[in-house]
Amino acid sequence: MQNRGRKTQAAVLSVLRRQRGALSAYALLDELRRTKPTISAPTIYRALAALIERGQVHRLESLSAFIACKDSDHDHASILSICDDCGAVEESVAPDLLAELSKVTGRSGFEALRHVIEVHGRCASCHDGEAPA
Amino acid sequence: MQNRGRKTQAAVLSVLRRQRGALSAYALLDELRRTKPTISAPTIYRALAALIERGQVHRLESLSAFIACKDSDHDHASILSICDDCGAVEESVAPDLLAELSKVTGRSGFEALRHVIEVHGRCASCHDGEAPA
DNA sequence: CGCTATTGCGTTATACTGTAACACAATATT
DNA sequence: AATATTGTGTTACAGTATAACGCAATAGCG
Repeated sequence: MQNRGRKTQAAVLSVLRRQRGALSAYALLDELRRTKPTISAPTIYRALAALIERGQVHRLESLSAFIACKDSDHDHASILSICDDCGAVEESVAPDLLAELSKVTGRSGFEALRHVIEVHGRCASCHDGEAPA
Repeated sequence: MQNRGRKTQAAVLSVLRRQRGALSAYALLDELRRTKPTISAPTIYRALAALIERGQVHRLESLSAFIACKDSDHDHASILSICDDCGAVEESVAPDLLAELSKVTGRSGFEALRHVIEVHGRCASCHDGEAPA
């Protein structure tokens, strides 16, 4: 068994990669139904879970939405910047900052296992250009 | 007008304060129905929105749940540590870290407006004690 | 004081997000 | 070939959230 469903995962990833911003699970579903009309929610969610597990997809907690991971070479959590105007999502990596964060939360003996860092705001284009990119 | 509904907000806040961990909106709803059986979802969500606006309640994005803010004297975003064993939520403040975070996301010209920082892991009690607190 | 305008609360109804549980398909094992 | 095993696909449902409408409460005016 064990790589049935990889096809679904590949399809999901491909749709997400084609996207400028994040996609909700059901937007993704609609998109995938165009080529495979019978596909349904749990199929999508399972594919997403597998992709997230492998770090190929991130879930934006504050949007209930998903994006393809852009730089594949990081184990540590990403910092996700979300433009509230145009929906663009940018990924940053800053190990130092994560370490500092763990230090802060660790003051009370808390053991940090997973970091969720999402920054809302406006991207460069929307910020100084004025009109959304 | 303008302070009708404050009663609902006060009730919501009071229930949340009584809680060790976070409460989902519908758990909150069930709780409030015990004294006011007719209360319904949008009422709760509006009260929560107002309380969040004023910084008296935080929404845990990664849990779709809500907690009362413990230290009332901060404008800046909180760092929320969530124990995945016992559900306890701890609030930390670290302005320096937020500044550094804004600096990282700002490299590309991104303007940070709202920080979401949630750290999952295990609290001191669950970590070294073993059994959940 | 009563009438009407205004504002926002409460409710109904519904949309969106996510998952439990079952049936089945595909391979591995005998 | 028959059966065990593992995980996919589907159906059906549970949990989260909000749009939109009607009503209550007050404010302003005659």
